[in-house]
Amino acid sequence: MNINEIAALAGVSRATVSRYLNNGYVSAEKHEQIRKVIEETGYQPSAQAQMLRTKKTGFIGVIIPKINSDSISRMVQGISSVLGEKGYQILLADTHNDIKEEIRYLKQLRQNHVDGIIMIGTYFTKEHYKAMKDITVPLVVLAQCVKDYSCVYYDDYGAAKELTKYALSKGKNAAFIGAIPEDEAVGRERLYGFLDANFELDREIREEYCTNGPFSISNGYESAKKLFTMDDTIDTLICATDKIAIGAVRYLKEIGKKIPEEVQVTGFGDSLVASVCEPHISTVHFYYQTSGEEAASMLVNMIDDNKSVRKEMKMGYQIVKTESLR
Amino acid sequence: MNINEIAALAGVSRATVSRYLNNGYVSAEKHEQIRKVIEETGYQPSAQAQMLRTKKTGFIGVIIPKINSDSISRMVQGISSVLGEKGYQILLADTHNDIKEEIRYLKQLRQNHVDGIIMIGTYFTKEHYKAMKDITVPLVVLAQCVKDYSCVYYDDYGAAKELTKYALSKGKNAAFIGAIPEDEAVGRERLYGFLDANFELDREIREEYCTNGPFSISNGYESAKKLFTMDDTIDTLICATDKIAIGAVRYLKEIGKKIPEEVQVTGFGDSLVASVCEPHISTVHFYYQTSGEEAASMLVNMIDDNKSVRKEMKMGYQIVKTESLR
DNA sequence: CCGAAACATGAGAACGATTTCAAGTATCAA
DNA sequence: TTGATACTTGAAATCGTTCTCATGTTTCGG
Repeated sequence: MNINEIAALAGVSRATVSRYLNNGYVSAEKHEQIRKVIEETGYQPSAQAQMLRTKKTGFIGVIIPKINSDSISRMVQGISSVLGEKGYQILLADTHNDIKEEIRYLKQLRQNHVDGIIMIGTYFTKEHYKAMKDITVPLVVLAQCVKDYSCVYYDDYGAAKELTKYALSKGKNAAFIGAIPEDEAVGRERLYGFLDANFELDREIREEYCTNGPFSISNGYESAKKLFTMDDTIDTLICATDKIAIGAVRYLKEIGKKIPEEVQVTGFGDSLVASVCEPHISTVHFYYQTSGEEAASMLVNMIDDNKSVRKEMKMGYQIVKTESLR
Repeated sequence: MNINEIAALAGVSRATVSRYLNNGYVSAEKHEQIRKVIEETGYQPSAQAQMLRTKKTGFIGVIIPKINSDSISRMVQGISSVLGEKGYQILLADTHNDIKEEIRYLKQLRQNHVDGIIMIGTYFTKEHYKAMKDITVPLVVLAQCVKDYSCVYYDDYGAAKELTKYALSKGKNAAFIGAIPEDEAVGRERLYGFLDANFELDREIREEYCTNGPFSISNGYESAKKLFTMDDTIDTLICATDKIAIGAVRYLKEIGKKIPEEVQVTGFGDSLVASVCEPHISTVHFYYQTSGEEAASMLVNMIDDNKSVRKEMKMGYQIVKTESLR
């Protein structure tokens, strides 16, 4: 079933059918004829032919490190809800945490002629910038602040600083369990926020009080062990993620430290586990879903306006104070 | 940059360039000329034109109720890993738990000429079957067993039965907190497994000992409250999901019931929260990621073979016994 | 050295839409 | 009546590939 057959059945030219489909001039009489034929045949125009002709695919490429993550799946949910509304489809590119895949997908999406790209970034190499340069469609980076590109990101630095300062209003001796330092947002900004909070309150932090490792419970456990073996008087533990905090809590319970009386513990992300853990872990709520929505709206605007003035949006946060803080 | 320009620059016909791209006959000499021109220009063939011509898009439509869910995102992760390997891209269709959207997407994907569809189902209406009938590409249903279509699903019934029987080897008076009954797998199969376990052990279960509600912590809390207000001697609580179990545990702690001494509690899904909750909640591990991989492989085989013999794959499970069981 | 098989090439017709252009028909004010 | 304006229509070009043919060229066994 193609447009020619429909045209023949309705006794008009295919141009008229095309106009019918795209609200151009078409008389009431022919309109009705065409409508009837289309209804009877269940005709649906070929999306491929339309794409070839119009250079619009209606696809948005979404590049993510992995979908099986609480924060990322929430961002994607937000992206999906806005894009669905605007009539776009998501072409999902999951890199499985492989940087090279990220670049490969950038190239592949270019070939597939997506109308725009949202990239949930972790860290950016020179190769990334090179690949991004070649992109001809609008691009929005989510969850990371990147020079030269529009982006929506979180105030990791501010949140870490505020949280640390709050904790230090009660605590005296703080340590930080961090994530991989290559990750700009989670790895570095949170650490810097922690350090600056200490600095502004005139607390000295020695290098060995800041560890780092993967985003895992066991990293939290092992790092806490290392820290407390080194210095038993630590009374405030700022962890870069909730999972890490869970691991730390597990270790602290094991050695009989009371939370929060002896040690305060905090995480980041406001995940379900933080509120299920005992004691409930104080954490920072980031508006993941909302940020996904914002990134999607931003992208759609860039596509529509066609004048791509760079925008930068820093999302707020909410500190969630629960049992693990004094 | 199109194939004609490349052909002109390389001094050959566009057919030869096309053959170069699709490994047909082409002499070493011309091969080299074309290679050079393509390298210099950075030419990439238009995916749209290829799709129009070949009727292959390389896209697989994946219809899901929502991405922001532990089990579903794991399935998608599995799907993504296999499809990525096989050179397919995922066209994600998130229905946001709206049945009508599911049908709309089925129709839309048909228009977009995806090469195949994976649908993560919850429950199927007549309209679903009607829409599915019209699908001309291979379709695999994941997480639900459906007549007439290939599917990969979980042994919810068997798991619920085994788990319940195990719990009843210690417990005497069991109750069930279920999910929405329209959901075939989670809502019904788990309930039936629970009921049959009781039946086979000659335990009578009255209707009011089986509640149902949404997949939420608060459902667990409220349902537990209702059940224990009605009968304080319940000593075994089988919950249809981990989240529900968390809510139930929360209520039981509140009224001072000891777990597992006075009440055993179990969940389903082996989510992170189950292992973080205190006490650790006994649960059932389903191979979500693996099942996603299986569904994807199955689909790819159907696409390649082109003979679509229906297959049905029931995935195994693993009961995770922890502190919440005696 | 001949005929068949294998290799190599380009012309041109698809694929199924949109869009430009030119031309034709009402409508209507002057 | 005329000319301008707004509608309405279809022919034909176009988007960028692939693929079928038809036509040549090698290669090679007999």
